[in-house]
Amino acid sequence: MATRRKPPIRPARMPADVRRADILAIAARVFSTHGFVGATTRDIAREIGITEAALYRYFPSKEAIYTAILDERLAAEDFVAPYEDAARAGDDIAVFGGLAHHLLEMVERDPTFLRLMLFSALEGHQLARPFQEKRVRRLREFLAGYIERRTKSGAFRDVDPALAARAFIGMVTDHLIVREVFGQHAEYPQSNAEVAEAFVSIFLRGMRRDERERTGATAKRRRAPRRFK
Amino acid sequence: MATRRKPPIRPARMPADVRRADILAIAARVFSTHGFVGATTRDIAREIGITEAALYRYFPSKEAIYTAILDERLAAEDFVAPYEDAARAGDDIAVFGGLAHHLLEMVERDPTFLRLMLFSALEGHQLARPFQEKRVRRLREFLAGYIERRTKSGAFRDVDPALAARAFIGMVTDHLIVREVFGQHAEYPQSNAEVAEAFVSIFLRGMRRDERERTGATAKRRRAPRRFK
DNA sequence: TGCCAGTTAGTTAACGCTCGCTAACTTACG
DNA sequence: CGTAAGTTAGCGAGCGTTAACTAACTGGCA
Repeated sequence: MATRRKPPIRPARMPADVRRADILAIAARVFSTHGFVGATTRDIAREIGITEAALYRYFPSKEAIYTAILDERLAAEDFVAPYEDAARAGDDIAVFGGLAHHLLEMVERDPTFLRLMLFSALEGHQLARPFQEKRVRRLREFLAGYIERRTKSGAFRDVDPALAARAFIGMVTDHLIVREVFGQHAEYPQSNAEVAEAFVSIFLRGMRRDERERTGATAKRRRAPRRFK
Repeated sequence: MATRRKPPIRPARMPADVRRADILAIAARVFSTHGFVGATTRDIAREIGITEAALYRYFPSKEAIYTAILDERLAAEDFVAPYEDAARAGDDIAVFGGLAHHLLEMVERDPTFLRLMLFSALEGHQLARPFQEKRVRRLREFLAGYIERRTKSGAFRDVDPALAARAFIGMVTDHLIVREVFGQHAEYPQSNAEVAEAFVSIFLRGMRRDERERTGATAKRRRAPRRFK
């Protein structure tokens, strides 16, 4: 059900910087719903309420609009930073719960970016790469580093930190994908806080060494994995 | 680096059923790499080594090829069934480890279907819906049902079964998406068995009620969730 | 067995349409 | 009035699709 905003006979004349931001916002929405190839410059222009030719006064090509959108989002501030204090303090719940809840809220408020990233990656657009490098890797390394420290200090069991980080991020992002991309919003009536709490409780209990174990050797080897058929 | 299979002067004449299967297999690959809109009938025909017109002798439209692919894959046998015995026996490791390992292996062997599903969902193709209804829901309800029974029997803690199932499936599918769609294969050198073992160990330890708790009230209420900022 | 008609798996060539993009012109505003 | 924000009109290319044609295979009959 697209809101087919019919353009007025003559659109409002807007200062360039305002119009530019306008274009980026609306184009992001169109790209995120149809992908780069699926979105047409005619669509974008119509949604904005101007002609295609006007679009090309602001950006030299369709590709340039796309790049500008991703660059803009990439430049957004680092969302991991707020949790570094909690990480130093070893506050597991604040770190994992805070990040999970933040991600859930952020994407629910604006699923555009999640969809843009998935589309980019699937379409093999090289623009998904910098994001992957900068943001996803940052999150994973932050969590993996934290998990490794907590393991060394004896609080967590000896599980591959990269896989453990992946496991936690996976719970959250997959839930987001199912909700926002596959549109199964109705299937999960729980609040973001409830979802975050459930994931965190499973993960932390799964990672924490309990008291009895903690009295044993810190570098205790995990038992050999069972073979799966 | 697409293997640009140059067509011979005259392609091999093939019986219709063989050619049809050939078309479906190759078209699936093309659709899964470029999406429905991104894949062109010229591309598909060239990859097969015939002309577009020949394509249209087998299928009335591009859409029909796409539907045929998805129908075919939907008709594949139920991959949850093999784990119902283990579920009845309450063998947690066989259920979760087996399913995780199976999914990891299956998608690694042929990532086509995962990509097709993601593309379909993103592009808003109604063909993603039946799959979602039949396969994904099946897996989730199987696991949620199992978790609920294990909770009632006192083996698992009292966590929302739908969310717990989502958490486990999420670890696995997100790992698959990162590996196969974002192409971070190199980042995760672990074998599928190791990955499955890590996820299962975190999840099961996170869900299981330990002995001390088990002596207490079975229907013990979980403590109030902490608020996340 | 050898030929040949019917069927079937393919081709060539082009259609109408939409795509990204542009040149040339027009109007609102400080 | 000059400039900046817009328009109209249309280009060449590539899209899905089709009509009309052609060559390879197959079974039946002399």
